[in-house]
Amino acid sequence: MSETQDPIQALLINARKTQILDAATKVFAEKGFHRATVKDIARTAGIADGTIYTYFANKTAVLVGLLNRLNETEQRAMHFEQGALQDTRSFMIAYLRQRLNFIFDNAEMMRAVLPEMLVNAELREIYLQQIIEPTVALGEHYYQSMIEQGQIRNIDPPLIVRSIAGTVLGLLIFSLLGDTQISERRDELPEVLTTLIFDGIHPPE
Amino acid sequence: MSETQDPIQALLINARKTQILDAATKVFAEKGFHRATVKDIARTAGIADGTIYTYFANKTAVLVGLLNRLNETEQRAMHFEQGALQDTRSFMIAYLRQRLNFIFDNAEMMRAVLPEMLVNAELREIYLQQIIEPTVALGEHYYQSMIEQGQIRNIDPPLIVRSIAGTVLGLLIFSLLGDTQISERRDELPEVLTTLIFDGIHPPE
Amino acid sequence: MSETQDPIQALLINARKTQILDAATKVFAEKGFHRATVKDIARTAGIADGTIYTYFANKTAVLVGLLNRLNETEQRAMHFEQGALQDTRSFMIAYLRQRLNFIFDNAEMMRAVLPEMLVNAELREIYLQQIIEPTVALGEHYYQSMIEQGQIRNIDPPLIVRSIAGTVLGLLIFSLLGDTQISERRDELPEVLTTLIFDGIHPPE
Amino acid sequence: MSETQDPIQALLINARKTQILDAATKVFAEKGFHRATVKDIARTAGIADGTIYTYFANKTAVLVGLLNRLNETEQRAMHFEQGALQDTRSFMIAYLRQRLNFIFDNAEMMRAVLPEMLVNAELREIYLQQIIEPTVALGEHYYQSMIEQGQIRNIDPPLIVRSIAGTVLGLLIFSLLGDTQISERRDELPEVLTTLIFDGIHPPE
DNA sequence: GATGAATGAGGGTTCATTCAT
DNA sequence: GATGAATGAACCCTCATTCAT
Repeated sequence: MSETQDPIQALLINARKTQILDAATKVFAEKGFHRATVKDIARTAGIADGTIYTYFANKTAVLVGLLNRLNETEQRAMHFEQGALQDTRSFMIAYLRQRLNFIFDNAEMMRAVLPEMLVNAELREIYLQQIIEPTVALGEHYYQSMIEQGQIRNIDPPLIVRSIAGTVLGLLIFSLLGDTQISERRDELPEVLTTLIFDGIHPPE
Repeated sequence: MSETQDPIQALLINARKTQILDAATKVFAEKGFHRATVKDIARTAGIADGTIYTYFANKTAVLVGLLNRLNETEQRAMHFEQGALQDTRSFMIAYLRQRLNFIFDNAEMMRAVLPEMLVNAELREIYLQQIIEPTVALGEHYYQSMIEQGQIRNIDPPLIVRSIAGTVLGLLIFSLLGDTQISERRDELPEVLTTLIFDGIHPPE
Repeated sequence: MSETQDPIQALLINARKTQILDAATKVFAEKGFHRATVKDIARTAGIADGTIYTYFANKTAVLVGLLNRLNETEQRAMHFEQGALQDTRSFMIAYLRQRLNFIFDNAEMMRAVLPEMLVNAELREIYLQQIIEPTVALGEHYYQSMIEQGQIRNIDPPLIVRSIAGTVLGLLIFSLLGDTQISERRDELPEVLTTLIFDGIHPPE
Repeated sequence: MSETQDPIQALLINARKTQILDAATKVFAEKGFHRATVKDIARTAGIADGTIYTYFANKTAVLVGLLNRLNETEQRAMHFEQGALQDTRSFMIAYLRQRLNFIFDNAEMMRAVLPEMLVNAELREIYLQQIIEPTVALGEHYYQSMIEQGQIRNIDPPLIVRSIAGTVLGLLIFSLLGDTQISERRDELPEVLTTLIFDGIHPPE
């Protein structure tokens, strides 16, 4: 790729990258990272094998590109800060809804990315630093301020935040493993989860 | 494999299978399913490559064998039914502890197995039918009986059970992705989670 | 390339060719012919990959161009005829010095060119006809006239000339293979070789 | 390859290696190292591509194997020490004859090996340490003892020995580049060279 | 003429699987 | 049944060359 800052060039380059990432999304989701061949991606993108290497250093870089795009997409979504404007419960529902929607809308993408991430340390590092850690940090920060405002109980911010985030991730994986209930009732999840998280399952005394 | 029902034969066959699965456990945990070669497994088991094919149809079948064994191991562990003997809260703590221990003790195994499962439909089916569905069914059943006994609130058994199971799975994956908090504080998790699940995070009125 | 005989055109074309050959010299010397890519040459020349194909039919043609230029450069150097002006011994020293300097100054170039020449018949033919044969013929001619003048013994002109030329080439290759003595003592070589060639190693009777 | 010391195994392994090296000799000589494909070698050897990798780590290792075999073959040939038994001149003739025969008999092999050696540092190192340096050291040793015995003049052992060895190598390369005289008159070379080396070309006073 | 993105054949290498011993 | 050498399909990647702009 040229070093040129030519905006038209940049546009073309981005278009091609997008084209390749779109194809990769499809192919990885269908076959998984390992079983998908570079040729598969190229064919799906309607280009030659070699062309991919003009835009990505290697097959793994394509996956990283996918990860980054996932990340960027997510960045554009709602932030915790907005939570201050609503009551805590409504915010939790809205947050979980947004979160679940994002993660389930990209479920097949996650199916492609997760396996490689579990196995590939470099990829894992990227995901951990760029996505997980900021998200958890933001969550802890928000959680902490809610505690200070007396809106929620002070249980154990790090573990609670991780548990809630983990629940969302775990539900996705259940779904990816073939559980149908979860995705079928995706819309109900935010409220059920919020009830669970806020009130728990103990019976009213 | 012969059709003979000779019990000595069967014993020998089982011994070899165990030997191979032990090796596979180690190798898959170290390298992941894809990076592990049949030769790796054979060497670790102290046998020849070809011998593996006497006991397993192919490399994937070895993973299936591992999954089945994981399943059996798990079956031998504490059951929900035992829950009836304790108060609900203590049971939940005990159950989560056992569950988390099992899953975190086999974390590296899960790292090897999960990716393949997410990508391989056949494997997924096995896991879904043999492990997830029975577990969830058992959970729902127990949950239901607890509701009937007035021990817990009737929120939405299918979703709540899946959420709790999902939380455990999600925490494992967080951990596998590099989060250190979770495994470092593994011992505290059962109680924190139980508090969350039973009481929620809402402040005392 | 156009068929035009326009002298300005020709000048421009030559300038470009020179630019490319200069770049190729550098790149081939650094990486060798095979490892050097057309892109390497283009970047070093500050032009685009494709432009090279306007001036050279293919990568090998660039090497041929290099060879021709090497040849021309060499032609401009001292000639055997000049030898007539000096005494034979001094001329031999001067000739070997010039020869060794030329060949060792272009050692890395030779490292790049020789391998391809050994393997590529077309290239070999060019080198043989354009460089080796004229040089040997010139050498034989000079040698013959020295014999006639009684300056040297009549041993076997064709073989002796080839042996002397071969010695220079052989020393270069020794050096290219990693022998350090030769290039370290390059300056002493002309005299040592001349002594060897003229007087031999037999002890004085 | 097994670690077993089983002599039958070892025999089979050696047979296969020989089979592969023979094929490689042929293919490399015909096409050169780079243009020769592993598939070419395999086909010529009558085996599958992959089989080569049971016996050699990679394509370069095959070349190294060739080099080693060349080396071993050479070891079996006449040694300098034997020179003591003859007069110096006869020994030089015999030595050069043996040397030239060896190098010209394996000319096509050299054509395959040399180019890669010039370009591949690892290979070069092997050749330098295993073949060139011992040969030169032996030569210098012999030359020194001849000086001490007053059989030859003391000119500059390191450079003279290298020059003589270089001449042989240089003549080979001339020949490989297409000069026909040298190989056609191979038989005459030892004597001509010996005359040159011992007596030089200066006219009798 | 210059560009450089696109091409796609081709290469080295890996490894699951087979099968003669 | 056990062995492990042999197989060969398949993969990722490189790079000389082309050609639309």
